[in-house]
Amino acid sequence: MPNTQPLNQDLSLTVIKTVCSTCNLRELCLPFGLSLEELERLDDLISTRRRIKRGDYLYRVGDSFDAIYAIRSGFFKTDVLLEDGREQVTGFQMGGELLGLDGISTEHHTCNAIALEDSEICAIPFARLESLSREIHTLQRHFHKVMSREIVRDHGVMMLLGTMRAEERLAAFLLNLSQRFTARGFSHTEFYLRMTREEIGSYLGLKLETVSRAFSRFQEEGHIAVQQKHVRILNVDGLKALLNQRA
Amino acid sequence: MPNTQPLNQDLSLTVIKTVCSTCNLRELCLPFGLSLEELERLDDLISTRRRIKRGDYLYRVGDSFDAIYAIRSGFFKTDVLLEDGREQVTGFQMGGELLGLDGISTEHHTCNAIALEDSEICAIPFARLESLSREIHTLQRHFHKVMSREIVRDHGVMMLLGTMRAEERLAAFLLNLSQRFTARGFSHTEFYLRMTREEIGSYLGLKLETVSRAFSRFQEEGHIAVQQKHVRILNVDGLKALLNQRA
DNA sequence: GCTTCGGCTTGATCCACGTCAACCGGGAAT
DNA sequence: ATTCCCGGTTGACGTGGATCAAGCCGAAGC
Repeated sequence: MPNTQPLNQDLSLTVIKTVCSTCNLRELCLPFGLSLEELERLDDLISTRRRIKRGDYLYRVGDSFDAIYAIRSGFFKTDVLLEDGREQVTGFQMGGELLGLDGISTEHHTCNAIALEDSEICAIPFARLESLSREIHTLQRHFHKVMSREIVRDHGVMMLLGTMRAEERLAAFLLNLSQRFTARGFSHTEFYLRMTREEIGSYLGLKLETVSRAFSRFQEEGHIAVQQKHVRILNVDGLKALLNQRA
Repeated sequence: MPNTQPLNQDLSLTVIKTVCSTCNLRELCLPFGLSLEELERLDDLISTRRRIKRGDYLYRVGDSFDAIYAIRSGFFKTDVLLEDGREQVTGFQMGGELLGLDGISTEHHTCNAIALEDSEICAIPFARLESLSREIHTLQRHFHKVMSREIVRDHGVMMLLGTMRAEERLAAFLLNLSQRFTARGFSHTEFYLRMTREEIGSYLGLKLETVSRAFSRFQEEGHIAVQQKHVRILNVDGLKALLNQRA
């Protein structure tokens, strides 16, 4: 497939902003581990950037698949729906993470991806990604690792849903968010939740009231300070202690 | 990497049995969609076949990863353990399915794979699979689809664990087994469970007593006939009707 | 043959979380 | 400023599945 990306021009700031090689998320995202030269070849893939407004769908169940998406900024949830309307949130995604891997299997998306705040994504045409990863060893390897990491993450969620009690689940959830915010240079003790109690509940297999009560309980016990979507972790070890203790 | 596989010899039945191109699971497994010529190149990868006795580990958490495994015959479970000993079964795998994808991410396995009956697997050295899939387009594509399918499957399990009631979970589980047995040419109405009630329970996020009661209930209602590990499905539609009905 | 043991079933009771309902508070619309 | 509405909190109560406990059955060992 020919390279359809225009060559960089000296003074174009806009071009600089649309490429992987200068993206400040490159160490978290697909470009991880690539050489400078390889990075520039990856730049050619990222033909489209798109803004997704809060509440809008990036893709829906059944949409035909032809690209995966890297989150440049913002916050998403993915979910699957049962015929009777029950929703299961399968994940929350933030900057540098990839969306759309579910679509490779059938060439149609099998879940919905919805922006929880105004967001910006890079579309990566999948056929071109495959073809480039046939040439760039490290890209191929890294892409495989990303897919595998998603599988491992899913196993963690199964563990959470299958064996943990409500407060354990919420503690695990908060610690996971904290750790991912840290990796992005944000505070690991203080953050705004982008999702509602109901969405957290759906992800954790709980009802929103149970989530709310668990938040209140954590606050009573001094582990966190919480006011609506604003969370401050006061005692990380306290939260960690809630994990891995048998019922 | 050199080809270490001996050349086929006219009369060698054992050689014929060790390659993908004549494997009767090839349409379910990695070779799916490959041409005859491509198949023969894949044959060269499968250097080792291994027998795993019932109860033995194919790999354990922490083992270093260098191959994925195709199940040639038999039945496995994969699980993850919490420090306090709680177990979550993350899946049951049968002939033609791949094991070990979890290890790609960190180059160490993150779950255990245990044979539930005497089994036989083909080890596929991962570095060589990657290198071959850089050359064979269709192999690359198919491997990506397999990984993606695993992610989609995991989403289904999350849905099950997050939103379904006990009897729905068991019905979904039985229908899933039935469908996979069908794809392998076995009866879709009658089969032996290779796993215990406790393992089913762990997979479904239930206790073994609850699983047992659900089996009994299905039997009372005429959906199935069950005696220990032997299950006969009498009314597929009855089971399907248990799904997708709100609490 | 008898015994043992692991897996399964079934009953009685308990409890974590769901359900239902009231209320609160902040942001948006008018 | 008033109203509306959505998301969140909290309380009272109900229940599905967990827990505890007893007994059953079939395979394996002696």
